[in-house]
Amino acid sequence: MKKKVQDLSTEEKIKEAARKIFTKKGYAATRTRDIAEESGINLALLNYYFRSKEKLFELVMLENFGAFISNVKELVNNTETSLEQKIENIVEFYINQLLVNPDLPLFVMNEIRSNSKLLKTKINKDIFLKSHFIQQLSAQLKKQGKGDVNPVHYLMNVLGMTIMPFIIGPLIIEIGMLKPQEFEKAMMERKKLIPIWIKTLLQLK
Amino acid sequence: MKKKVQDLSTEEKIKEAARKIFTKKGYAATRTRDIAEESGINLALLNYYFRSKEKLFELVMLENFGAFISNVKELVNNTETSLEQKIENIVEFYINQLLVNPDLPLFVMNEIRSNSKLLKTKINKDIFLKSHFIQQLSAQLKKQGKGDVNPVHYLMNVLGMTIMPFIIGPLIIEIGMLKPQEFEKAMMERKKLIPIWIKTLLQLK
DNA sequence: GTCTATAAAGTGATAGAC
DNA sequence: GTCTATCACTTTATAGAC
Repeated sequence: MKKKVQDLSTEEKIKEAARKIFTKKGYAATRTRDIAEESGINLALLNYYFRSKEKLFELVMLENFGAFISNVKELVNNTETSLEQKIENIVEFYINQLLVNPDLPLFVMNEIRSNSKLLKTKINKDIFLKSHFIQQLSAQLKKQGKGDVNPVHYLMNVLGMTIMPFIIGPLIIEIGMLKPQEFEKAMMERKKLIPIWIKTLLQLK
Repeated sequence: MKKKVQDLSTEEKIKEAARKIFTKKGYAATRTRDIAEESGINLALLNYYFRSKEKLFELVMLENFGAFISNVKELVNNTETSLEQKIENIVEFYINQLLVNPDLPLFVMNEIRSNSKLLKTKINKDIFLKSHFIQQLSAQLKKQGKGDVNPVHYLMNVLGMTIMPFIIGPLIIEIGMLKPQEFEKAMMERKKLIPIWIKTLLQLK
């Protein structure tokens, strides 16, 4: 099932280049010529292998979107882990992903806006709303005497604290607020800090 | 200085339409023909008034970006307000802005990535780093015995908690996690909740 | 499978009539 | 100022040779 490692096939080379450029620049701003050049192949081969720019994009899109929510499904529905552990796992998973691929959030959010049909098949409210994670959150809020607060607020808090720094990262670095190394260091710190903060808000431990 | 209200001038109509479409779709995905149609005028007039698509975009971009950080400068540098009050003011200002113009964050973040020169003139690290807000944050962290924690973390937290829900808003609504009215209600709630959460983390009051 | 050449369509911009 | 028609160029996609 696995391709040989030594050299990527032409098909793979194109897909890899497409992933890189689409993710960075978005659909409209990417030219098929850019992809051909980046992958070192001929423009005609793109259409030979993938029929059209749009088909190629959909492929990349699905893979990117998958990467963005993939393992999270399992993390939030693992009935073996405590609420504390889930928070730690989710934060660590996302930050690790985003350190490698910081352009992902903006790409996903952008293409969701212009392409909302496709995600309906990939994600639905049950993934999060009926997840073990939300159940645990609700229980904890009730225990705190905050049964009237929608647990979705805390999901937003975790995602906001975790993902937002990567979205504004280029700005933070560009204006010199943090140097690239300092930014990365701060993100590593946040793996530990965010769970502590969220636990504080939930009066856990 | 102010234009008559009754009917917008052709120039204003074009700018209004451009703002709307550029903000929603980004630069590359926007066609000058879309703008012309949206504003109900002729394509040639766009170039007559604004010379080129790019000039028109820069105008819109500057205004949008201005709206995004404008008053924040004053809020974070007001030496008359306490740390608590600043947090409340910043959160309320952003949420009010974003309820009216939810596409703004994604637009700004996108165009920053492809156009980073322009923002250097509009924003610099001193606005935030040397702000009264950061000074107050540092002082409070020191008081907490957390003088080693970079106050920028808390800036990220406020922005993440405040802005992120609007970025993932379309997704939240699309998958049915919240209905549009529920989402708006949740955002109103967050005006009160976020300051409370941040104060808790800072052991304020 | 891979290339060159070119068709076909799209898009920003302008000339020129009114 | 506003319009129609059209140019000039870019970009996606394909035909056809190798």
